Amino acid sequence: MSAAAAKISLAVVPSHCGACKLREVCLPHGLADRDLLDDLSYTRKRVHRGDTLFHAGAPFESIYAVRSGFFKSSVVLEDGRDQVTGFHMAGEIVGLDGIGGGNHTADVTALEESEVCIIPYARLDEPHMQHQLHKVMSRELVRDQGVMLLLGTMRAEERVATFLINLSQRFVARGFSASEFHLRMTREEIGSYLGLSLETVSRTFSRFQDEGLVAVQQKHIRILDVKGLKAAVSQPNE
Amino acid sequence: MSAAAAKISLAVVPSHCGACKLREVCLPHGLADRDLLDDLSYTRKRVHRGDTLFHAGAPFESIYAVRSGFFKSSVVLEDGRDQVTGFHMAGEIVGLDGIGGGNHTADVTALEESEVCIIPYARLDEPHMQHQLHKVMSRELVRDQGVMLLLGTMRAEERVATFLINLSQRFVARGFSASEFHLRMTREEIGSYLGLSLETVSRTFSRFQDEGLVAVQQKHIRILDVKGLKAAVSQPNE
DNA sequence: CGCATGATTGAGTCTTTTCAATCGATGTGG
DNA sequence: CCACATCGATTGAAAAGACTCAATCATGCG
Repeated sequence: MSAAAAKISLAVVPSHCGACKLREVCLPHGLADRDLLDDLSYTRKRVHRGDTLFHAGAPFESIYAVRSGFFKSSVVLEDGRDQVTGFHMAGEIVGLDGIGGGNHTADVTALEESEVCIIPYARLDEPHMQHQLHKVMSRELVRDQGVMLLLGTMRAEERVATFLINLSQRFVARGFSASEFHLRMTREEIGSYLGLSLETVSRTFSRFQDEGLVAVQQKHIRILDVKGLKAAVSQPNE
Repeated sequence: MSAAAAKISLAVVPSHCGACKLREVCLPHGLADRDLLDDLSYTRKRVHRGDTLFHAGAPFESIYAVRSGFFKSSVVLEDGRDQVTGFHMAGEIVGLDGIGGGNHTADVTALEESEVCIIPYARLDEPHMQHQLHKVMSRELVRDQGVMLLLGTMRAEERVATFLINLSQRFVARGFSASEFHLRMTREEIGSYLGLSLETVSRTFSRFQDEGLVAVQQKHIRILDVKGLKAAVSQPNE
């Protein structure tokens, strides 16, 4: 992927925050510093696989910091079409969409056993939280720009390669392997997020495998050739 | 367009704010109330057609409220591909992308003679501004969701119809005609924004014209059948 | 008035989707 | 513990949609 696009869409969380304490979970995002945020000050909530943290339309009361696990957010049209608008892992913040209108606009669903910290909106009024919250929201806006770029300008191979590189970077930032990981989401969810059919996602994985870029076994991914994968992003037709 | 999608992507600015005073320009967006924001407290800046308000990479110093005119924001990859990520008219806020990283991530360019109010970031620290700023940013996140939905799930006709309906609603909210307006941007810019080639945009306009939904004459648009246009959004293949 | 930019339209190509069949893994109940 | 049911993934073939290339047509500006 080109540097410009990487700068935009592949935001890297700069420090470890896996199954660590909340302060560490939240710090990499600048949500708060140690003085403001500690383990005891927020209610935690377990979310089981398949359960939603909140639905679109639900009244907005708080934002959530993912402590552990994996979420997707999605918006649904009543004609049945829906789109996954993001995947969220430990240390990331969800629920910001609700601030503007007083209601959430997306569903957020756990893709595996997960735990979040509930951060009541009221708490965000505290002066020192403000700047951090702005940064989190702004970063989200930048991330969205990257997704728009992906959806608007990239072909299937580029989208899938970008997706894998992005996931890899987020995993490594949390202390996991950059080259080997489990996808928590289905092909259909990936396709929805990338604006592709699930078949196209599957075919693209297979093609990458044939080319020796990755080893794919169902949900288990091993990146064999990062360079090649990155090249696939900027080289539409190889 | 379906109601759900409309709720997401077609945010309506609730009151008039065309060539009006700044307080009115900003109010509909909840950026500030009358006590906090008056004509004298912000520097204005004229931006000529084709000039940029700021470039991607420029250090972030302030956000801007569009007083009059029309802007596009776009992100560029060094391989030449770029994408228009939004169009902005009077009363809307640009520059929020810079808060997170300290630099702007998109170019913002005037598509016609325009004027903005410069709102230094420091001013946003004022307590009463905070909530409003959150709302503006959150609304932007929701808008982005709508664009993602558009780019991810809609076919060409639906995208163009959605685009026209959205523009119409934004114009009418500013006291202009809902059914007749001038496009400030080229087919290429529309295409970039919608993830389509300029030819596809042009062809879709022509098809809508053949179907009696709109009258298109270069940049002049007249919507003849709003219902039909909205139907084109939810009815992929009519 | 002529040039330059933007818009339209046509023809052919390519990507991606859709429909459909098969395969594999996982988990449940007998 | 195994058979079966279910869900997800893979793969193929055909079709559709959008893109590219290219020519022509407007419009506006110098």
